[in-house]
Amino acid sequence: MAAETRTPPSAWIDAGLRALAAGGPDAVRVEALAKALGVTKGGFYGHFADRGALLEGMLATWERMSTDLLFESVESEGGDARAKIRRAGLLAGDRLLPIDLAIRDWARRDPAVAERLRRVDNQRMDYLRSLMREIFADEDEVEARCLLAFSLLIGKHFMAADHGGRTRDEVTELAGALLLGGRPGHDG
Amino acid sequence: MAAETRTPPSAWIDAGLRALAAGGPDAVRVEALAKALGVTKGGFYGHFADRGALLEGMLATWERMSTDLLFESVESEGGDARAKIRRAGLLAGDRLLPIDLAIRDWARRDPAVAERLRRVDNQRMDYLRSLMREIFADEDEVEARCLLAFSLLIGKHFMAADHGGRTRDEVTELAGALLLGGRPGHDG
DNA sequence: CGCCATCTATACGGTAGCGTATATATCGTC
DNA sequence: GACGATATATACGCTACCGTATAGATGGCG
Repeated sequence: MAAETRTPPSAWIDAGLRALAAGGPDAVRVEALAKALGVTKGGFYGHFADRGALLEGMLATWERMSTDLLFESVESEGGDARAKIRRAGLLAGDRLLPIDLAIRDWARRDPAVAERLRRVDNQRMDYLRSLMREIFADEDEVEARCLLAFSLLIGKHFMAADHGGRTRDEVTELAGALLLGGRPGHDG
Repeated sequence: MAAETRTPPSAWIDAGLRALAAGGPDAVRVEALAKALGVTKGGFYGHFADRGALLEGMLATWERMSTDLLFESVESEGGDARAKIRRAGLLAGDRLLPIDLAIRDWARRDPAVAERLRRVDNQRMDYLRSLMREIFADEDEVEARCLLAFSLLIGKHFMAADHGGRTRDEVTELAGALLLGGRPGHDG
């Protein structure tokens, strides 16, 4: 009934997310993506009404990936709350992290993006909060430590300072220990 | 010897920084700035070689403003270390904050911007470290708390999560107290 | 007043990107 | 193997923007 789709919508969305991670939303250009995919933009407008529809699809894909990955993180491996929080610190690894950061900046300018980010962040924060409650009883303290942990997770990627001879990772480890009330590297 | 400069370079730079804060580096467009200034781009190329020179001038201006403002913050008002750290949390107020955030995202993609950000962040971090040393003796602890404080300062603006019924400001206050080892609102 | 340097407006060519229109290639179905 | 539907290529008009060229305005100085 049809010719095989050589470049399905998902391929455009993947390429769009790569461009977003590398250069922000303004770098998501239909013709540039086509070039990266080795095709022309001819097929694009068969899958998407316009560039905005691609951005919308990218955001939807990102939202689903992020929440799925959160779910996976909940299920995976086990361990105590401290171990899980430390593992969550990896935040989706190198694949999603640059997309995540780009979307955070984007959200500052686009309310629709901000709303999606709020949904994702609330899921992560809810999960983090539930883990933190296993360690700390006082609700104020739980919220404060969640905010600090989340801020550290994100903020360190938007920061360029050095740390008095220590590496960023070393100090992050120290900060994690401080937040979780344990010794550095306690769980491995 | 000449006609009055109605639109000096500083006016272009100010407009550029406003555009940067509002829409990122890609929103800094010569013709758009001219329109915002009520002139045409005719005079622009008398002051700047090209758009890149404007961006360079914007970054230099921002770097100087940031460090001057840090200096001012050092001198101002006095108080103990905890009070000064809390005051530094205001981070240049509403004028510089959006520029600061835009530059942080920009720095992720442009090494020259990253280098400038590193200089500014190191100045801030050095100052923060010197204050933190007045409160905590252990160097590891100082570094960890500096990283957390800096991350909180930046990260909360890139975050969209809610906080279990509390406002962002309330939880920030709680987190500050946790970081400084004092009670919330201890210094006013 | 008249000259000259400087700043600015206007006009131009060139590039890049969006979205549309139309033609062509490709595959499943009969 | 012919048909129809879908995917893609190509070509087009349109807009926005960059940087240059040129002409006009403006104000100090002799």
